[in-house]
Amino acid sequence: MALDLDESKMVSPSAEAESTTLANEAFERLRADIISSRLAPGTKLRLHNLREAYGLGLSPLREALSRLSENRLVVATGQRGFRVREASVQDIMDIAMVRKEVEGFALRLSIRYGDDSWEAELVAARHKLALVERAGREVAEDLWEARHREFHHTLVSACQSPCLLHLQRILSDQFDRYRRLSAQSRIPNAPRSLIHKEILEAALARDADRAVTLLGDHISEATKLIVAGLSAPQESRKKTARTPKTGSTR
Amino acid sequence: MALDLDESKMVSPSAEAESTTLANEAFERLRADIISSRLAPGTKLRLHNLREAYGLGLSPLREALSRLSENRLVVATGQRGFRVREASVQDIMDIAMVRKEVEGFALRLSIRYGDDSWEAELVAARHKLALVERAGREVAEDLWEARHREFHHTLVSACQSPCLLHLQRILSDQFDRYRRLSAQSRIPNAPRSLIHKEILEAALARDADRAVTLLGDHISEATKLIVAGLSAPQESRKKTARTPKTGSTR
DNA sequence: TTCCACCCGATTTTCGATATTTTGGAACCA
DNA sequence: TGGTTCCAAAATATCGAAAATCGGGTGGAA
Repeated sequence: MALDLDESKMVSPSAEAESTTLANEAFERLRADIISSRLAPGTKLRLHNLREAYGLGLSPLREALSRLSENRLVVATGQRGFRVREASVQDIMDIAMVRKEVEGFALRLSIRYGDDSWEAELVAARHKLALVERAGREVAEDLWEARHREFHHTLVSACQSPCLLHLQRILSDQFDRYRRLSAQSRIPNAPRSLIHKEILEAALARDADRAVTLLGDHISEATKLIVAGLSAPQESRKKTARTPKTGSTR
Repeated sequence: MALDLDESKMVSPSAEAESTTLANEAFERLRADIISSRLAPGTKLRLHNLREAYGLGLSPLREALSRLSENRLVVATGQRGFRVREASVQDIMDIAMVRKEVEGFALRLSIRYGDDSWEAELVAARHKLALVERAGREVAEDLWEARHREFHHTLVSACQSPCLLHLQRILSDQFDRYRRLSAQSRIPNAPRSLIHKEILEAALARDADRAVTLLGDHISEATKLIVAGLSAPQESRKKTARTPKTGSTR
């Protein structure tokens, strides 16, 4: 489960050699499984099942779920446990609007403060993204997601604001979940790379207004596709973890 | 401990009758104690001490601390436990900048979408704030904080964006902690209410540009005071929970 | 029939006991 | 003296059992 892409170091703020804990592992795996829709929206997250599935004790799992609920990927209800946050058109449109604002602001700052190595990282990230887009299609959906995320993260990474980066991560996580979700019933990608190239060029030219506008368009465009995919009949490609346990009556 | 103001229903999104858990209680109490600086920045949060102080088991406490760490009030380090997030001038300036942007955006939306009862709530919130400002001074610092927070929350509450409200809460929490922190070594408040009245009036007049500008000024002004208070020699008013160890000393 | 109180199995939540890791300092070399 | 290594004390992280709680179904009364 939770296939661990090499590149999915994901957006971990300041990477120090920090001995990890099981709770952290649980957090990362659950997060990945929810974002990738391996755990479908609305799925009841029974502790007992998770214990079996991930081979972890209850405490680390509860800790992880608590953290995820603060990130709006999981909903925790009083004495009724946890479930994967429900998906809705209204919700994704809300998220998109906020992301546009926050990521736009961060991009503006990044363009103001970014130095040479930021530019270099940006070029590199966009190149890796282009490579995976030119090559395989669906084969590498996970890889595409990872590189796409990395590109967007690099875009804002020079904004000099840990706080903003934190918010951006929360928003990306939610947005990416919807993308993956709607991708299940959608033809692959349009010529996406084009817009990324344009954003890159605007950023390198330090044209903040243009870059932010392009980024906004990009997000709006993606949101439109996502909404379309959500409304479309869900091609169920898998029985995603609908409390598989069995045995008893009913 | 953790004096529970009547008004501190705080910003709880959709208030439903939901049976609470000990973990939730721990979260609220720790959050309140950190924001109010009863737990000073940098304080090591030893689980055994907390267990004693709050009379709770380890699991609820760990859960609460995990959640708080996602809210940037607590820092969790690998196998080295938790501590209250350190305070710094750089950090508060970062927070203030982001809050200005996010809350400004939310206010703009609120002004667009707010209806009659929003206006009414706004007037009411500002009135309660004015009352507490006119009356006692330091006596009611907690009360002032609660009503101030409520006023700001009401300002943005009509923005129709749960996502934005979530971010606003995270930012307010952090900002408020700094205010309380620096208030320890600062003369009380300037004529703050004036600016609130101006914001209120701009909002009622549906003058979004003016309201957002005023709000921005308000935040900048507050930040200036906070930074001044932070740099000033800390009048230590209490040995704030430096791993007290021995029996109950008040 | 409809409503309501009660009960049972399933699930969540909490607790205290272990296992694991870090920390601080004493002993030990160059 | 300065710098390692190693050990014991202390703290964290994890586990599984016990307690609390929920949801649904049953049966009795109006």
